[in-house]
Amino acid sequence: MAFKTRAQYVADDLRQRILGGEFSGGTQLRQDALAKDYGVSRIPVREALLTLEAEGLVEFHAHRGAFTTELSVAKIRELFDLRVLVEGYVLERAIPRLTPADLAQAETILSDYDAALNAGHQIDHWSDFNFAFHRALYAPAELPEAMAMIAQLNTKSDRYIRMQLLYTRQIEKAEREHHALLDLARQGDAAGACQVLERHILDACEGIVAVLEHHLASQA
Amino acid sequence: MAFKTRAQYVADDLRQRILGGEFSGGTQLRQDALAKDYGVSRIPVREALLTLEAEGLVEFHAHRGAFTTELSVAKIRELFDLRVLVEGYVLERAIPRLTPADLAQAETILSDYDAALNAGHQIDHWSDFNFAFHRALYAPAELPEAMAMIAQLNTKSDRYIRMQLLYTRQIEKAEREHHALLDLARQGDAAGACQVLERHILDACEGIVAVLEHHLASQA
DNA sequence: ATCGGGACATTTGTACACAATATGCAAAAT
DNA sequence: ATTTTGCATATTGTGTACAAATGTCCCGAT
Repeated sequence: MAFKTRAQYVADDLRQRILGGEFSGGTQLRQDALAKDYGVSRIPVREALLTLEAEGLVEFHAHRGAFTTELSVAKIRELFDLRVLVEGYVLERAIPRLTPADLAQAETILSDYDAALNAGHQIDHWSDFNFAFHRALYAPAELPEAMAMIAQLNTKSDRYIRMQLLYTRQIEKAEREHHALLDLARQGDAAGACQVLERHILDACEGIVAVLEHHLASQA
Repeated sequence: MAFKTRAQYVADDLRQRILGGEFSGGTQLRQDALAKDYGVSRIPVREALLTLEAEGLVEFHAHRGAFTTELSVAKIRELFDLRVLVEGYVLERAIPRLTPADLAQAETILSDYDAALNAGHQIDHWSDFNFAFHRALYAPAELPEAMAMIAQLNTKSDRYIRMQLLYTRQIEKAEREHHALLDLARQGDAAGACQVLERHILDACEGIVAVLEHHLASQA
């Protein structure tokens, strides 16, 4: 795993740029420009774009190139509903199998980020922390395929989560919910934890939709 | 959509070959050999392999190449459990929105395949028919992201479904279940349909696991 | 004025050639 | 004898160059 091909490097960096909001939905990504940007040939760029296509961040049209995907409000709702469904399924199975070590790890991730929050604004890495925390809770279920699906759903919705965080200061709220989630997990209350998780995800969704609709309204 | 690049063509054909069982799990797919096979250069082959990697059919290791993935019994169970979860979710939402036209289309697909079954052994296209039928039932839910996930889960488990069909004559059973499913859908009985669907998927899973374990036992 | 058709330019898709890396074997050192 | 180091070879990864396809612009016809 130590070695990274140029294609992987470009894919990783480009993913960050897309998720960071550098390109608005529907932007064409010219292979030549990206190649010059990264100082590589177009081939690793193409391969990176293909990877991102599979992740749902860009779309290829034969002989017309790659475009960043545009998510509608309906699709965002759909993505978050699916997250509720799958993450709830996994969490329910993970909680009875949580060991003290698992809980300690989740605790550590959470307090580390609390500390980072107080130090400064780390929006860039919030997604990673968020996913790391959720992963720590889900891992004991030992459902790798489901985890892969969850990762995919998260990647697809990440761009919009960032947008929401930028406009509304909801990180603190999310952190409070994380603590509540951890407490319920510690008590082994699967039903309660799933309920909090559902609310956690759906609230984030509504926040994003609100921001997005406000944004669209102001553009029109 | 009319035009197909060579990369897409190779991806489609190679997917069929993998799903058809031509390569056992863990086989290395040499780019050079495939390129000569298809009469193209290695680049579209690489791109095809990247696509298949995203679909979970092969795995890339840097500088070592692509290998077909190997699914464990645990992963197969996980995949089918996820199918129950997601397909049930979609079906429940689709049934109240089913129009007579939707039902007619599903009916047509089903009777077309019944006819094909009587004519000869069409195992090659069973997956397509199967997916087409399920898609017809799910489509009215208008959940494209969920449909994409379902397609992905189906692709991953297809190889093993074929194996099961080859060893056990379960197509007829599946067809009977399809008819039952369609009847319940026609009556608007969402709960009943979901129950039949769950049984439909889990029975297939158990059949595959039985075949696989028998297979593994005879190898050892 | 509008619509249709054809040449041009831009961009993607692919072949070919080379560079970089992993693996296996052999030989040497401990 | 075991381990390690270096080399040979095969295979992947990438740069360069060319072919194919798409969209655009201009021109002429209706």
